[in-house]
Amino acid sequence: MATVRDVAERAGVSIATVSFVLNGTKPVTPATRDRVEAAMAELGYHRNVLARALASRRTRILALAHPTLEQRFGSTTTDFVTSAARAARARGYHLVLWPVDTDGDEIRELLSQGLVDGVVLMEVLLEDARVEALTGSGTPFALIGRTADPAGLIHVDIDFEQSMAIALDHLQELGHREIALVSAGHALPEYGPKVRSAAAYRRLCGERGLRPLLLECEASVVGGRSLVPRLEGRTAVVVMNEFACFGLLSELASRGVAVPGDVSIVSFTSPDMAGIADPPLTIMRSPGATLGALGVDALIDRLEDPELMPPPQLLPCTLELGGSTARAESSTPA
Amino acid sequence: MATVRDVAERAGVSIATVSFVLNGTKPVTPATRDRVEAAMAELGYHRNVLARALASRRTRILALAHPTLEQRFGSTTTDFVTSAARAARARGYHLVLWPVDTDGDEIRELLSQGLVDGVVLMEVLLEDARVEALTGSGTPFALIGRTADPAGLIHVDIDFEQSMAIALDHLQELGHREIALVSAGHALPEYGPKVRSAAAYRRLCGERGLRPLLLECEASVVGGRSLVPRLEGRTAVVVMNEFACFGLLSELASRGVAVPGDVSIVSFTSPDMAGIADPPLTIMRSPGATLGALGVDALIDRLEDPELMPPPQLLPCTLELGGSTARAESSTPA
DNA sequence: ATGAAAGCGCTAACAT
DNA sequence: ATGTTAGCGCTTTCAT
Repeated sequence: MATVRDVAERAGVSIATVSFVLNGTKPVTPATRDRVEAAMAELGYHRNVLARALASRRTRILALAHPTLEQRFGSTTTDFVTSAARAARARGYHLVLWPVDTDGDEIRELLSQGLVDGVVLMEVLLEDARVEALTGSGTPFALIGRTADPAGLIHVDIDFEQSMAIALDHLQELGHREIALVSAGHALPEYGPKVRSAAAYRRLCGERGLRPLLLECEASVVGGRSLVPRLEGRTAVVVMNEFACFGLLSELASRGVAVPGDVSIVSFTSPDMAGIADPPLTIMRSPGATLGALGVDALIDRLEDPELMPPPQLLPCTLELGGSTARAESSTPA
Repeated sequence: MATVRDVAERAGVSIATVSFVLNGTKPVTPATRDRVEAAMAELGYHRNVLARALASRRTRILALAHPTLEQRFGSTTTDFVTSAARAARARGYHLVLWPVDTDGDEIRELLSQGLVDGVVLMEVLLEDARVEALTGSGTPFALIGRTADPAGLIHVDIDFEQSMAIALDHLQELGHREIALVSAGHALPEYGPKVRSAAAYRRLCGERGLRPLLLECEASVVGGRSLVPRLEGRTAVVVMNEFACFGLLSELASRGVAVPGDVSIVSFTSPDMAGIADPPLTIMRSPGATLGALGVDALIDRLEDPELMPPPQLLPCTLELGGSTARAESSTPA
């Protein structure tokens, strides 16, 4: 591997000059710049990122901290991770994977190694020990999700208010006025998406004169089945529990309740899941890939200008029409 | 951040001695070792992995190279990645994400930065330009999957021979003798899992006196539906196309063909998918998490002893019984 | 068993 | 505009 020394020698300049053209740190005569660049090309020179990191005291490595016990998010998670890594690369950074427990200990341990300049934290909880560990460390970080009070923290998240409004808009435009919300009876008592969606749902129902009905069930097919007797004649259901959705669907079918004829369903899930349901689901699709890139970009912006406080970015899920929603006129609800 | 210098000073020894206790590189008197360790504890010392990497010429960072365009593997991929990262951590390594194109250019580019000691390559193709890039680079690597001729390459993969045998065993024990295999009509013409499974299926059919029927279809619900007219009276189907499986199921249902009453189905897919099918599927479950850890361990073994050539590890999928397979006696096939 | 000192390959003052 | 040089924090000979 060629080093700056080799390049400098071949170009007949000092290693400092090589460094200047490499980083654009100081002005260099076009003529010598050319000589240096030619030398680099001839030698196949690539700078050693490690040495650079040590000398510049910036590693240009970011960590992607995520829970060990994966919520089974499927393709959304994959999209998110890939786009985060690509976004980092586009700005000259690398992304290391840090599976970490929810207490902040592993985070602290890993931070102390000095490998990373910043951390992207996934699956943020309303109260989150990892966030405290990060705050205490002084290492810049970006949250994917939000704590209960995210003021002053760099974060990007789904806009649950707006997402819920879009889902309700769609159903109301179809004439539905009796709309239930189903969420997961989470092991995590205070799961942000659930809490925020429920709050948005309640508020919107209030504003729009709708009667709220909020149901919870286990995140499984069996859980979904158990919902049917509790639907109280609703003609539409918004489901934030992708596995339960299949149980709901199958139980409705077996009771002769037609979807979307009698009951309309909007599910917060991925297109993959939507496609294998019968009927194919109308979904609210998570902006996973976009969030990954935005989170990384916000963090790097901050890293490169510590004065900066990148504003929170809240993106709604997008409505993708499937075959599980229809006009309410003829509904004969469950 | 405390440095070796600080520790050495506090312990009243030289920095070399600190390094010796840190790495166990040379014998140190219990007494001085204690003093050094006390000093480290008091100062909250953690060694800087970057400086260590630069000095030792080993970064202890591994890359996980994976295709940008994710095959939508869902939870299997997530498990794989998480377990690979954990395995690396357990041995004092970090894992960086490298989304790369299938030509080897990005790989070469990234390798030249000198950030990583080795690469774990996912989604290996039978002919794979990335493998050539790696071979040419001299950087040690491990394959998850196999090229057409993987001799001499460190690799771990699913044992498709054995997996297929297990699936057929199960169906034959239930009395089935007319068993079809469904695979994906892949964009990639030479996708290892498909080719190897098909070969195993043909060979096993030959050995066991079964008539092979190999069908392909698009990886979608629509693709799955198109299979039914082509089943030629088979009483059992092995499906290696997880999305098509749902189309198959629904088309059979709408034609009044009962699963598992008339046709049994074994699907190579994840438990998540199995759970939302109706009936819940009997599956062959991929050993994703195990492969992730094995791949990383094999690579690190090699890194730490270049003499070593870790043997290939081929693991079968595991049969998990669901409700989509039953005895053949009363079958009235499609 | 311990220490002194020379780098690892680069960046970034500080000179010129 | 370019060069000199002192580190970044650690590992690792080579002495003692």
